[in-house]
Amino acid sequence: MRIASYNINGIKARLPRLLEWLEETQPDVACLQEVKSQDEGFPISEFEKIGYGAIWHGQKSFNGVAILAKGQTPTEIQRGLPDIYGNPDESDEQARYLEADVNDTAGNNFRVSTIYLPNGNPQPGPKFDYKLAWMKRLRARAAHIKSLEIPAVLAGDYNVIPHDHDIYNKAAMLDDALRQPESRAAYQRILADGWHDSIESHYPAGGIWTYWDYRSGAYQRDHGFRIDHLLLSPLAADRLEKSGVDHEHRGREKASDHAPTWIMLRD
DNA sequence: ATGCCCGCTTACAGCGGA
Repeated sequence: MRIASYNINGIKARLPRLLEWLEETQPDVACLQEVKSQDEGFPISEFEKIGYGAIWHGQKSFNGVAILAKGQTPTEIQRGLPDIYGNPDESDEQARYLEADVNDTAGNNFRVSTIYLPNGNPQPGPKFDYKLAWMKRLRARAAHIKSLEIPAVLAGDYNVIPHDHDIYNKAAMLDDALRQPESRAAYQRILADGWHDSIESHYPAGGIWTYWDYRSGAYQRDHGFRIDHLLLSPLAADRLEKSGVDHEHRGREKASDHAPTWIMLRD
């Protein structure tokens, strides 16, 4: 089973590229972020035409996440991230989390979350506080899922550069929210709880990028970093076969600033 | 220190992104 995470940076602007990528790489599940569309603007019929079902959680202009699945419609489990006690967080209006069950390629249940973690810049400040608070809530939700002892993936744009070897230049972005010690520590706490960073486990030396800025020719100069992650529960990690980045899709016309990041799991 | 580029909007300039 192939599961991919892809920050598409606007579904209206990206639709031709997104459909092309789905047809070329045929992921069984695709977790999307930065849909940037209200729910009623989500182009579900375009996905159905090429054999994908979907659920989505949108808002106007910003954020927005979706889960696509080949040959099936995901069964929604959780829309929006609960508070740290597991109760709905009515104060959070940002569409950044969606969780569903899908059938894996052997017909067994598999839990999938799509995550668009807050950027947090500028830091320090209220946006950074929101990021760290959101990461606490994510950790609590992740702990709940792990307690179910099921195969599961938490896939998305985490807006966290985990290590210095996950950025093209270790001196770059020193003041950025994406690589602050607090951001990294919050990410590491989720891993320490038993979640498995797929790309890191296959490429321990780093040097794998999933994002290149549109500005300053960053892609041409390969000035990227790794912020899109697929974290696996123990039962899913046991089935991990391969992982990678569809690097070449970042270089196409009208590409997102992120590249699709994926894993392959055994049945 | 800021902008670079890009997508979004009761748009044609300003905001957010990372």
